[in-house]
Amino acid sequence: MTARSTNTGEGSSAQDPHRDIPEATVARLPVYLRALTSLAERNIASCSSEELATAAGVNSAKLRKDLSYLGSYGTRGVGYDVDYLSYQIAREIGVTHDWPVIIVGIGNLGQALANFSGFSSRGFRTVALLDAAEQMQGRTVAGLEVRPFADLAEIVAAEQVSIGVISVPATAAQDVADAMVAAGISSILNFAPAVLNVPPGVDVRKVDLSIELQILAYHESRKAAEANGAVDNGSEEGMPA
Amino acid sequence: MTARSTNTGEGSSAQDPHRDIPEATVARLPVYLRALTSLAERNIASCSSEELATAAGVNSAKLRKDLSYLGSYGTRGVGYDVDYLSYQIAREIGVTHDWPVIIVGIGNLGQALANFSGFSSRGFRTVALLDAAEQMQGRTVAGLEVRPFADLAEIVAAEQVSIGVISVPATAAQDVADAMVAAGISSILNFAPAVLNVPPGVDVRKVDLSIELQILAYHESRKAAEANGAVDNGSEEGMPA
DNA sequence: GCGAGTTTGTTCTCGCGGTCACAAACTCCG
DNA sequence: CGGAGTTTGTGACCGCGAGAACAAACTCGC
Repeated sequence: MTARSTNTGEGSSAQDPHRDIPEATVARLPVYLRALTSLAERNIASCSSEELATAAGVNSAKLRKDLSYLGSYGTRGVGYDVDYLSYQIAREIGVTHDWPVIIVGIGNLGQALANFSGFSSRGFRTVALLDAAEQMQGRTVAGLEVRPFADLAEIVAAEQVSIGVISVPATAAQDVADAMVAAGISSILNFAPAVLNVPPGVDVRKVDLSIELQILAYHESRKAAEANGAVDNGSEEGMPA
Repeated sequence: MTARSTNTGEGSSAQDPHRDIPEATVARLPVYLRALTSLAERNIASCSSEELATAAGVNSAKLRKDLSYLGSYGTRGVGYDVDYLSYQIAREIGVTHDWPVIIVGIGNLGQALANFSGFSSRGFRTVALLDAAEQMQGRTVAGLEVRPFADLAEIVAAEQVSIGVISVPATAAQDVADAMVAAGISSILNFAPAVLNVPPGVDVRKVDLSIELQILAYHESRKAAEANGAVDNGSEEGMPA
């Protein structure tokens, strides 16, 4: 999924705290963190793997195995301490401090992202909005002034930004990505429907709305076909002569 | 990933056109379709698996294997006809005709989605925007009037909608999903940061912005740790007495 | 018509990831 | 203090998916 390539071929043992968490587990840790936050808001101090798994929508065995990659933070016969486990996961992900983020492309989607409270509340701080269009310059979105795209390198250097969000049209996406990489950004969240080429060491994650819909459409088609032609006779070469 | 459960345990042979496409392949078909569309716009009539794979950002062997699940639509020694293959993929996905879609939750994100041209241009047609808030009623977004959430069932029935998009706050997401399912929707694209419980036969796909960012943050942390403490001494119990 | 070159479709192998099942470890109660 | 009950952590197994490699099939030039 991501275009990683900085693989430390450092096969250490299994459960020492700071090595080698499988990608699939990494993708689920934020889900667990959110479920734990939700439990904490309801003043629940402790929970079992079964409860947490239900809240996160996964299998309890999978959850326990995932957590075991971080270390042994539970107590057998008891469960997990919500606050303690939350902190451990946050530390592992690296969101105990905020990450500065810039958003390039302040169209409809970019504005929505800038206003999205989920960013700021979960370890991220939008430090700048950039857009190439003349008419966007100087406008204020979500309390931030929109700045020219040319300021990218300067801002990245000044604010120590390492994560960038691309919400420009597909045709401009690769250019923006190149500029981001040149400016020193090494993680990109791409909303443009385009394939990005980036050098090794740079991570790209893609969010593509129409692809998601098309996947749903595929399953819908199948459901519809199944409902109609439920006869399902393999009538392809069964014709009697 | 998706919460499917309508599995026809009908293990038919391999390459007959209409059975059993792996989920991983289904997720890539839209990418291929987009790459083909891009080629067609540049008046390229035919391409090899290598070219198409590059355009789609995947391995050529993987691409060929994916396409082989649909049937043999290429010509050895020549490659694939762009238009023909496009149509075959579109037919397989089920986007040869448009799917009506409703969007519930017309906040910042919902408005961005309503205005997103990629939906309409790729096999989907937004037929209604719904929001529960009083002050949204009657407003026009992307050429559509915002209608009350209570009209959901009526609209779904009238327009034969089977795909719904949820862009409401997390606390409301489950209620919206329940209402959608009750109204007859069987595929949901969920932008709310919440785990949805749906009955068997209903597909849910989740797009979660802050989770994507957190995954990037994890890798960034690792890169930073690698850059700093490249010494990597396991100084945990090595303290001399 | 035939051989050389090209490109697809498929087979094989390997590793990751999901699930089951169980031993280890803790609490509670008498 | 000991046994029953509970819950974590992990070993074993299995299936999907990725990639390499190769045979089949087509085109082109002579």
